[in-house]
Amino acid sequence: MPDRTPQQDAERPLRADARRNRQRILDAARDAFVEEGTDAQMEDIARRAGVGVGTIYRHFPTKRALVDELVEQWLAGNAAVAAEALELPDAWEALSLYLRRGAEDMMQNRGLRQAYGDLGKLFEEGVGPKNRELVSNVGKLLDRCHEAGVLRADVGFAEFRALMYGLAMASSNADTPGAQQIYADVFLRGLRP
Amino acid sequence: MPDRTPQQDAERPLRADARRNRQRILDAARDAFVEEGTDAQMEDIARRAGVGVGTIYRHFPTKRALVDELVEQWLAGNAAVAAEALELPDAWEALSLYLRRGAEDMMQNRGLRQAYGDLGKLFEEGVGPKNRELVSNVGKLLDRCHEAGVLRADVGFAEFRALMYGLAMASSNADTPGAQQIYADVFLRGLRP
Amino acid sequence: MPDRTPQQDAERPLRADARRNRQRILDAARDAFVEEGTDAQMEDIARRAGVGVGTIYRHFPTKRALVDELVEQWLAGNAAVAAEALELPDAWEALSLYLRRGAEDMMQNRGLRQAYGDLGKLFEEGVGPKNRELVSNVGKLLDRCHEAGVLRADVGFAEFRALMYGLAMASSNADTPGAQQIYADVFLRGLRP
Amino acid sequence: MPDRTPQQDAERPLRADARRNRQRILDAARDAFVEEGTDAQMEDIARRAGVGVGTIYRHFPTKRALVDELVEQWLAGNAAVAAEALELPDAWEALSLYLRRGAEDMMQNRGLRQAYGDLGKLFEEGVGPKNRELVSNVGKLLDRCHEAGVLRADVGFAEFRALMYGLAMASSNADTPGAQQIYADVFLRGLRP
DNA sequence: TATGAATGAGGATTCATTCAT
DNA sequence: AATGAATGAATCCTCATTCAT
Repeated sequence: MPDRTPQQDAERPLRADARRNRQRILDAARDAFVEEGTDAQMEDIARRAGVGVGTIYRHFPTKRALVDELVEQWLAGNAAVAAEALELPDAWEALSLYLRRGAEDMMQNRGLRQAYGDLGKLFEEGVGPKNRELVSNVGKLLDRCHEAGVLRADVGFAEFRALMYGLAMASSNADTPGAQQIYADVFLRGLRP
Repeated sequence: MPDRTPQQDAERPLRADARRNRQRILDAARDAFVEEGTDAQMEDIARRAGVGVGTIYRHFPTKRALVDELVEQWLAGNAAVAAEALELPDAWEALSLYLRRGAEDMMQNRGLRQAYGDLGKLFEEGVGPKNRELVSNVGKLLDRCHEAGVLRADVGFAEFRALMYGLAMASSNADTPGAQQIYADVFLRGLRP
Repeated sequence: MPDRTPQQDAERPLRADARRNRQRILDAARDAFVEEGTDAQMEDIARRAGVGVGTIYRHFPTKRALVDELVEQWLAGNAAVAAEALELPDAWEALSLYLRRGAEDMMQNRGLRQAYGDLGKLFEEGVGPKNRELVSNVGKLLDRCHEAGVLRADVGFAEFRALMYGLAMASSNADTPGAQQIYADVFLRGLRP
Repeated sequence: MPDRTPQQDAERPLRADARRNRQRILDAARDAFVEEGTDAQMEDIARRAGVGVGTIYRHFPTKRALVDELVEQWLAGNAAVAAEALELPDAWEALSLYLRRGAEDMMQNRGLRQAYGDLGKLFEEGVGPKNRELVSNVGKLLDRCHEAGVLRADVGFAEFRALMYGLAMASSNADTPGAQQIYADVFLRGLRP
């Protein structure tokens, strides 16, 4: 993730306290966006972080930049999940694991769902470096499945990510705790050739 | 839908021109929400309807009430689609038709997707009379499928509507035109027992 | 002056109350800018006008637009002064009158002086229709003087306006009341061939 | 100029590095104000000086104090110009030289023009010690001219400085390079008895 | 009854100044 | 003594809602 702090040259690392604050802001923002969605207010985020608004703006030039950064972090986490899944020997198990965990993350995050809905195409190649990693990892998961013949041939990366998004959205409307499990099953069953 | 206009006694029907205005407002609002999502502005809606803002507020006490009314109308339309589907002799064909058409409607309507995402639980019983009809019709579609053994037993009304929402959301992110078709296939395949 | 009110088509005149408010806003803004310069606050202007901030924004999309409008009005007034001066039979008397009155107006208006200083080139042709009138009128004043041989040949419109601005600025720093008169005399003497 | 640094007793001179920093800050501030006017930002000045903002505040308690100091320096320079001019044998030549050079300096300095315009009365006696020197030198220039009968009798120090300011402001709006020369000529002609 | 002008709380962002490192 | 991160009051502007015409 590139450093967006305007006062920082790419080289010089942030002072210890600044780095701490930056993280507190990101954590607070994530919480706020998870709970209140994208229109959580900067003041609220600042309050949660125990910081003045100005401090947020020292680290992120714009509310949008803050959201972007969170998305970027989520992409990084998601790529890591995919990497983890790749360790499983069975191709289908690996894809299942990734789908479940990815959808679950997104489901729990209202801001992320909104960002995804508003901006669309979050996973597009070229959005950022973390994204490239994600695309690559998920591509491998899909390829393995295709080779093993356990996945519909017409489901590529774009289709898979849209479906994962759909699963997350369905899950976010789950009433009963078991429902989520059912939704994932439905999706996975539907993905078989 | 009950008349929400405050100046109206429940009994007295609206004057002809008032009824006309009401419909123009609803049409304009639907267009606006479809295009711009939930944060379309009241002024914009008024302009589209060829009406002053004040007139909107004469018919709907609140922006939220206007959105609710559109949702209600959408539910009515959706119930009609379900009723139509019920005419098909084959249980599975009927359900498929309903799922595809319902998801498509929602997919095309940004405001509806947002409303659904923000408010959640749009289909809850008790939201309004139209909803009761919808619940009943879709219930029949599902029952027929269950009886015919062509639908997973653990998918009831709540599950089905969440999945339909998921399908709509996935479809709204479709890049290629064919993708939508694929998503519907995946869902339908997944719904088989 | 073109109508800048966004909600208005050029044709339809403002409602009586709106026109009244528009004028009150302009008056209040002029006062505020005269006293506090260009960074008078919108809230302050609204308060002076006895109006909410929103009302200002209904009439002028931007603080800058409000300032521009005031400048435009000042240009109109200035053009009128020039027109009046043109009625005098003596070429030099006419120019003198115009210089004195124009400089005096500007001198009294801190906001105008700032606008002029910040933006520069207020009198440039093409800024607005009123400006064209002004350029034309002052051009005539100067031509008459040149023909009569009572004005330095190297002082054209651009030079004259810069000098008038200089006079206004000098005058705005006058300590004694008579000083202003002296400054004008100096300028006028200097302008003779 | 008295030392304004709060940590300094009036007596103790600044350490060598502190003095160096102080000058770098002043130079940077002058550049910034010349280019961007009075609303150049403290951070920008600090950056130009290669110094942290905090360091500026160690030397100057307030942005205003920094501006004041620059004005004071400008006054010193101006006094020096006047002193130089006094060396010329001809009274009128001396005054002309001083007027031209002084106006030119001010013309080139946007911040100075603003400061002058905003604060007014920069040359008032009593503003600072440098000012006294300036008042004295310019007083001599004027006296010599009065004695030689080459200057309007009603132009004293206050009038002369206001006019010089006016000339600077006029010049700052000069389009053509030659215009400036014309303005100075006009002023000088006007100053003759 | 319809209109659209007015309202004003609210929200993002800036920047002089303070203060912990 | 220097640094630059943190602060938060201040400021412009938006938009749902109210109300005079």
